[in-house]
Amino acid sequence: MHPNRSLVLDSFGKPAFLKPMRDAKPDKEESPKKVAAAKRPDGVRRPDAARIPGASVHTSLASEIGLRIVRGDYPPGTILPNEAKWSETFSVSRSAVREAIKMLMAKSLLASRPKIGSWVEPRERWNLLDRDVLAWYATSPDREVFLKTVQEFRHIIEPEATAFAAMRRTDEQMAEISQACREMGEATSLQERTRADTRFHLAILRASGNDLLVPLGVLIESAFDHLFTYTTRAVDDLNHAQKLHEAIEKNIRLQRPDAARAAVRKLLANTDHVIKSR
Amino acid sequence: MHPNRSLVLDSFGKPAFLKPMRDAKPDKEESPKKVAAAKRPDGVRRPDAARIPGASVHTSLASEIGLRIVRGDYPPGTILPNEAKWSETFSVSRSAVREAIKMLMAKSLLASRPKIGSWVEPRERWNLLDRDVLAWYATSPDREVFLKTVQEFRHIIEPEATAFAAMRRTDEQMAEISQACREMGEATSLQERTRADTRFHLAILRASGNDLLVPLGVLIESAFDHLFTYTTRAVDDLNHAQKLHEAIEKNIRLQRPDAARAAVRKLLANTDHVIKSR
DNA sequence: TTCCCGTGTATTGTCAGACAATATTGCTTT
DNA sequence: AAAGCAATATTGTCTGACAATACACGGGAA
Repeated sequence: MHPNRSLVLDSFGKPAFLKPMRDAKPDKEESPKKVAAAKRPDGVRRPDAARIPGASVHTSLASEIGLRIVRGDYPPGTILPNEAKWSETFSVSRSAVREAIKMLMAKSLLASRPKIGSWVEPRERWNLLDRDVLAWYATSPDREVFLKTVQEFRHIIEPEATAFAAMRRTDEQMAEISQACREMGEATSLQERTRADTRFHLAILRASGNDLLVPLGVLIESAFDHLFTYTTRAVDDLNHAQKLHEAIEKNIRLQRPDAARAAVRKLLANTDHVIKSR
Repeated sequence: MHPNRSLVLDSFGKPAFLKPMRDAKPDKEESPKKVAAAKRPDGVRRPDAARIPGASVHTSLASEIGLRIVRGDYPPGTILPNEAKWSETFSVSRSAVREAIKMLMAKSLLASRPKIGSWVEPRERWNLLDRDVLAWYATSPDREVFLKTVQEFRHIIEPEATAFAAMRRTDEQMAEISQACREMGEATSLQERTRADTRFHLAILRASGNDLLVPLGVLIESAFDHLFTYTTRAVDDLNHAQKLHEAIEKNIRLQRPDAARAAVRKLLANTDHVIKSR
């Protein structure tokens, strides 16, 4: 396999291959004309043919560049290589590059001006709560720190959200919550269970009656994704967790905000423990 | 002034004019060829000349389309007019349309596939905590509801964030907080004061030591923006608020999480009161 | 009939090349 | 030395073309 190949995989869907011709850090140009395509033995696919169906070029590019930025390859304030450069580096058209960059601008990772170029925005402007940015962010530092940060955030959000849900849920929303809780118990695989678990917590956020809480669901999804991937759990641990979930469900159903909040705190404490004893 | 002119003004910066040739709701096509440019009296600017320097075409377009989506013109699941259509409607190139759409896709307002078109994503996927989306969202329902939602969110976030800040702030971060607090007191105009106020709260979020809390600053900015615009405040009210801020500053400085949290709750209660007695 | 399969077609995806707008940089002129 | 002016590099915008895709429809076969 080609040494310089980099794999990108995130919420956009299918994995996407994208291979820089040569690694493009802050590099001074030295090309006299352009790398002359040179020898390409039959059977070896051309660089630009290295795309996988299911992910468009601009999307893959956005992932690649976005990941590099979040990872710290180009610190805030840095001027990125210009569009023509990216275009050449990845053997894609300038339009594709521009669309990728526009996506990153929409996430406030970048900004640009004519004659200047595109530069990395200061970190505090980054939209870290964006699905993709969060995914990139999750890969860069060690997972421990990331999980701890997310979990701390859950401690802030979920108890209150659940209390609101207990006060304002509709019957329909309650049905969703109850069903997810039931399906958690009946799940036969850990993956199935995790999915129901996620649905459970997202349903609570929706039932909270505050529109602004809903987008925070991406955090929960991300947390569970990591939890599912990097921890193993014993059977009686799962049983215990199930009981904690049922307590939450019950208190929302009976419309007891304080009890619901307390129940969530218990569940989170349990999750903390699972993480700690990883 | 042209009747169909729509004004777009949001975080992108300068206001941008963009005038659809004709209002483009779900419209059945009837054009035999294309509107033939027809009579355009001298002195009347052409439609595509209606741009204001400082806002690019794709950015303005993104604002216009994004606003329409959030406002509910195209409910979730709706297939949008295709790129060629937008291009014609606004007299811009297809590239510009595509870049605008890519930005909205990056905010999860849209998704698209070849042969299908672009459709509006379900509301719960929208990145409401994005600066621009929030700005669009703030315009659509009545402001009362919006302010109430944001304020409720602040009640969830800020007390805890401040408690963390009291525990983990660095001296440098403390200096920022203190300075903002001081400048609030010394401000001579309400606008100046509001800006310092905003800086104060943002500095606390940054000092909380949890990266994920920082992006929530956009909410505070948005809240203050609306508070500043739609409420008036008496002098002794401001004095009282200043004291509340100073209490927060002091408790963070003395590293008393619980007291800091309580102080923030007091301030928020005060703000609630200002809003209610609007 | 009913089901399967290919073929048509509308739409986004991608590419290439050109020119415009813009703000920095350095040079020239006073 | 200072101020204005020109050269220049980069994004912004437009045009036109073709590729990839997946739905819709019609035709053929069981």
